Amino acid sequence: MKTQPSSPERRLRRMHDALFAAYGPQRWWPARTTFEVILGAYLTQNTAWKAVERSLANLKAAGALSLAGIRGLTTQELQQLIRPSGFITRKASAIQAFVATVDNEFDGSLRRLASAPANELRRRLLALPGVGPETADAILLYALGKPVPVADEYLRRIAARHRLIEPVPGSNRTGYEALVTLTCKAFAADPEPDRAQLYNEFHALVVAVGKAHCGRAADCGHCPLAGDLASAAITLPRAQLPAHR
DNA sequence: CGCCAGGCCGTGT
DNA sequence: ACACGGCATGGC
Repeated sequence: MKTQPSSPERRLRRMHDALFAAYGPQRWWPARTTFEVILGAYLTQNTAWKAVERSLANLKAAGALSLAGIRGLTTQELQQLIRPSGFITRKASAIQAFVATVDNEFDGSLRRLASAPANELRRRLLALPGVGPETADAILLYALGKPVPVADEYLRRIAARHRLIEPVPGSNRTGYEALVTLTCKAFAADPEPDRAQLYNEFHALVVAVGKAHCGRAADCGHCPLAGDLASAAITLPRAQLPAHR
């Protein structure tokens, strides 16, 4: 009997395994506190992490790496501190809106915020300015410990280039949800009870490989995903790589 | 100098 | 529903 073609979720699972073998456990998100994760989630929107680090350093030097610290800044002061990350008018007001919501609806407590159910929390985060699906999920998973997958541009490119998803949807809503669904399926059979840990590691690995090999110019030379694991079923010739943007 | 980065939003079809 | 351009800044 002939071998069946692997399902997209099974292939994604194998890609995870290859990434784990190549990079090892990531233990992500690069931040010390819950609030620092949230700030990073806002600041990294379409922005290199290097720039985010500079902004966070500015905030730290200003004593503003906390809810209280942000409360004590004017909008213009906050804009100047996060300047390295760009989109300063949008991001500054978005961060202030988040803090205002924590204050007004959660008694100024991130602990209180985290105690809300994930599905309700996701709705409320998405209702905030400057919070789309990825930022919401990053906050839910990495800041609040909720077991939700995070999809991002790197995963989109990987899934598109390896034909795990259909025609290469852009960064629209349904495209994002499709990636989340695919990720859920990929790990559905995993015995690990801690789903948050699973999704945490996976997204971290995606970013690790993404930074190294999944830029717009797609240098897939010695990417772990282009190795023997992928040689037959997964890797695409460069000429067939779907265009992005 | 030009390209691009761990998105999101408003507008037009 | 989706495509498309704007949003700001700095690294490389």
